[in-house]
Amino acid sequence: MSHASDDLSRVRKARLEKLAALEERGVEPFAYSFDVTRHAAPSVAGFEEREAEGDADGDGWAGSGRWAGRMVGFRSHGKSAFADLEDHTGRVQIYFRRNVLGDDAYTLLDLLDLGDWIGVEGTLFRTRMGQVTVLAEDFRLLSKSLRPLPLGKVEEDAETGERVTHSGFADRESRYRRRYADLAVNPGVRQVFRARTRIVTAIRRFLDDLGFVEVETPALQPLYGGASARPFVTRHLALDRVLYLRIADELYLKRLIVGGMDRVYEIAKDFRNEGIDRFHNPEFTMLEFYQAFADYEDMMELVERLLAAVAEAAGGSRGCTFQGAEITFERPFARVSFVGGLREAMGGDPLEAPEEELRARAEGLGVGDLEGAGRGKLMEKLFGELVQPALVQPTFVVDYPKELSPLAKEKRGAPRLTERFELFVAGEELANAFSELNDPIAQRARFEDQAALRAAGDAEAQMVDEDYIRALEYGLPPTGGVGIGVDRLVMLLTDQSSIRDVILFPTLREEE
RNA sequence: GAGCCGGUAGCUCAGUUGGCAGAGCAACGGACUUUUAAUCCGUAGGUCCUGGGUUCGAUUCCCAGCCGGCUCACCA
Repeated sequence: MSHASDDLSRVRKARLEKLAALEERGVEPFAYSFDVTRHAAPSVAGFEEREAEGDADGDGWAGSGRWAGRMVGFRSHGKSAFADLEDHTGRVQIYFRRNVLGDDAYTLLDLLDLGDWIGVEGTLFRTRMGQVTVLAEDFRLLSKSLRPLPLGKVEEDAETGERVTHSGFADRESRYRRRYADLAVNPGVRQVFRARTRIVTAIRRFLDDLGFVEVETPALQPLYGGASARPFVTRHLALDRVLYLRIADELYLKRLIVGGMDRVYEIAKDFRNEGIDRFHNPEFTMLEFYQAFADYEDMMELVERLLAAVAEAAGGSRGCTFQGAEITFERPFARVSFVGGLREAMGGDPLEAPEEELRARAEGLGVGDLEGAGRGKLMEKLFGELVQPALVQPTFVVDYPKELSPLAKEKRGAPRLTERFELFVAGEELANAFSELNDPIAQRARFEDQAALRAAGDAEAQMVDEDYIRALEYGLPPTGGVGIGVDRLVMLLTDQSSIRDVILFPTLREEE
């Protein structure tokens, strides 16, 4: 009886035999260290530079060194062979010659496989075909690969320099489940995650420079709040109590403002027990920052500056291309009021329209489940259908209805609205911010409204957080706060259409 | 949760109007001292996602399930 894994085990068997042969020859197939002095891409570039200066030959200083990486290509010609070595900077070709290495070392090549980590000592030169290459004077196996990597073949167009990968590793499910293999064979994937790191670093630098203090607040919380979402529930054994994984950082960060830490931010995982699709992963990264004495107008300006800085860090310009759309982050971003935008789309004032009319219009658009939706939810649905998709360039939507925003301050001169904005880019929500509600009595009333919704069956309505009210009673200064979905920001700036392509290990169903 | 599409060799894919399962790359053996998707000769490799059903016979048709992708719903 044959099994799918038998073929793989045949490959493994062949490699295990090589492992034994290596050990028989006294070669340690899993080394402890290697003294790396050169890297692939910069050493090739450096060689070309020196060559241009007429200075490349016979010079051990510029051309020699030790490279380490994964062997991703191998072309044997009998008494000589070419290999491609890939490290984190790129690829460099290695040339092995029997008369340089000696018979003993040269025959070791027979025991190498694609995917093996090797260290090479040698000198750069240019081949007859013009390729800058390391002539190997010595090499060591650093780690044997027992399982074949799904390496594609990379073809470089001589004229355009474009790289075409043949075959390769494309199956999305396999790539997400075996991200290590995905990263090992798909350089573009590594680039996306490097960009992600640059983006997060740029966020930190921007806020640090403005005097914001990075903090860590609890991921395990006795009550969850700060957003509308269903939580993950867990249990602490020694305390014998239920704890929730946070759905937002908001209420803890504002407690810190009460404590006098007047500019704070956190970049952290939030957890929401909701569906999974290309915009949602159950654990995702959220940036939240709060600034005392600021209102949402100040925060809009801050967000404009932040995004321009971050876009520049990610791609070198104050813009990006997302799924074919050119996006620019030049200040000031467009603004539209929630009610105004909706009024224009509906041809009537949504605040004055009877609830039945809102419901009828929403139903007319075929927007799913409207069970138990109040005026706020209905308006939001309508907005999402009628206005939001057109918001391609960065646009602040401002002044949301009060019932949608239990943590935002009432708008000056418009008691049915709040001082809240959301930023939309490419039709997707990227940021959410308010002038924070700092009146403990008003906050209690809003919580109680939420509790009523909860009692009526809204699983996502917020809980009354007595300790948070207590903190507000000590005094929260006027404060502006912003939340930005980091994964979506990375998607936008790296032109990835699925959140799974910007999360290293996305949540998947159990395998098998 | 719903609809559509998909799951065949390690990888990328073809194919079977129901009759012994195909290619390229990777692997294995051989030739080759400047190749680069190296080339050339040869070899081996399969629970055709799983379980039922129909049938003389199912990888193919039917049903159920699992996993994934896309769209929708949900997610302010």
